[in-house]
Amino acid sequence: MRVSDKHSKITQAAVKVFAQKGFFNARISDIAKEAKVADGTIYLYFNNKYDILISLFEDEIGKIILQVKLLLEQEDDPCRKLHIFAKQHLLLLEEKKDLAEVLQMELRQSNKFMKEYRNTKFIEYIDIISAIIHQGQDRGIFNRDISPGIAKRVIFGALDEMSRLWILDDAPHYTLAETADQVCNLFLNGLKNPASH
Amino acid sequence: MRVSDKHSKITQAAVKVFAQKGFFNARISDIAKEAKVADGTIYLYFNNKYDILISLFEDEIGKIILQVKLLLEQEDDPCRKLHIFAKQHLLLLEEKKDLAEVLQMELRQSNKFMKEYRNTKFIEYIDIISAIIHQGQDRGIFNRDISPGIAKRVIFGALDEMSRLWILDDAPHYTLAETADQVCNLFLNGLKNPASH
DNA sequence: AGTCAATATGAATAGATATTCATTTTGCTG
DNA sequence: CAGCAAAATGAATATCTATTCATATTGACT
Repeated sequence: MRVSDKHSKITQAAVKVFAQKGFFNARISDIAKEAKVADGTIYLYFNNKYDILISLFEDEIGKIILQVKLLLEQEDDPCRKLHIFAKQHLLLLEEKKDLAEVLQMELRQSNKFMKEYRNTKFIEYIDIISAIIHQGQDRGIFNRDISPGIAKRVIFGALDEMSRLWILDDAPHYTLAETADQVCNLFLNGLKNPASH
Repeated sequence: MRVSDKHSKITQAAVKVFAQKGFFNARISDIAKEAKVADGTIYLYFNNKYDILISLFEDEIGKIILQVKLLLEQEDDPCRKLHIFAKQHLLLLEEKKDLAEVLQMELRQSNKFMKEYRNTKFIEYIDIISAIIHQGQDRGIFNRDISPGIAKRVIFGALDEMSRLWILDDAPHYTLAETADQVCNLFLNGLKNPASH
């Protein structure tokens, strides 16, 4: 068996177990059992429990960044780019619910430990949003009064909260596509009624 | 000493300790020490460690809801109401940073255990936002295409993410007032440049 | 001052579990 | 097939900590 096989087998098992029980309640032996591996084997591939979480995060978010950037390259219009980003972000819930749950949890759960470790992968991810906004402003399509640094957080926060709703709610009231459209519409056009001006 | 004194002494200590170490890494003995109380005393006021977290959450968010609702009563315009809500939400960071940290953390960290316990206090809090949006739509000021149920989540998520940035970042780049203005402006007017139509 | 119930104490318990490491298994090479 | 290094095992270790409960303190009332 290739080395990487076991590494990724453990990672996949960890995603499943962390999603099910949360990081602190997940036991190493749970992950080992799920990965069909001895407890000790995990320590041949990871330094400790935190290390599983961190490398899981970096590996998986790295893949997502690559995929989203590839999709965005094929589109020119900033509005449609924003749509693509939102849809892709929410799509993760349908395609990889466990992973979505872990990534979301981790971002908060470990606030304390996130303070120490500079989370460059996460920053790279949300910087995709600010790049879109910058581009829109350069072209005169987006309002220049808006700070891309704040807007990227605002948009990410909004999408993340919608994800949380889906994760907690067993029977979501809205479809994924509907949600992405609503969120984008809100950010692009705002709450105000255009007819009222 | 009045009974309620000790209860709130423990709650205050728990806020401090949870903010400092996170829920899972906080020891009961840490909270007891901080509250200047014996370990066992805590169990006279709370059933277990989770119970401290839950009642802390309900008590404190209850107070915040009262305060915000009171402020909103004195304002009529939905746009300005939204401003007030945003500013008050962010103000929590300046006034009670530890509490803000715990409330935020708890909402995610305990995703797993939140699934069981219907968090009515939290729902009551974000329903303040949807009420504002409804009012705006009834008056024809806000776009009727926007779902208040989605928008309340989007707006809360955005504010919450801005809070997270402040908590993690030791030297925030934006002032609190500036942040509230930017977030509201984004939600009210949208990203699109009005001049480009 | 004495009685009693309510409060508070903190040492002891009971259980959990991350990590280590002596041993075994695997699979490659000559 | 023998020899060997790398990989894998899982029982044992070492520590940690939520919760309990027998005991002590407090303070209200007579």
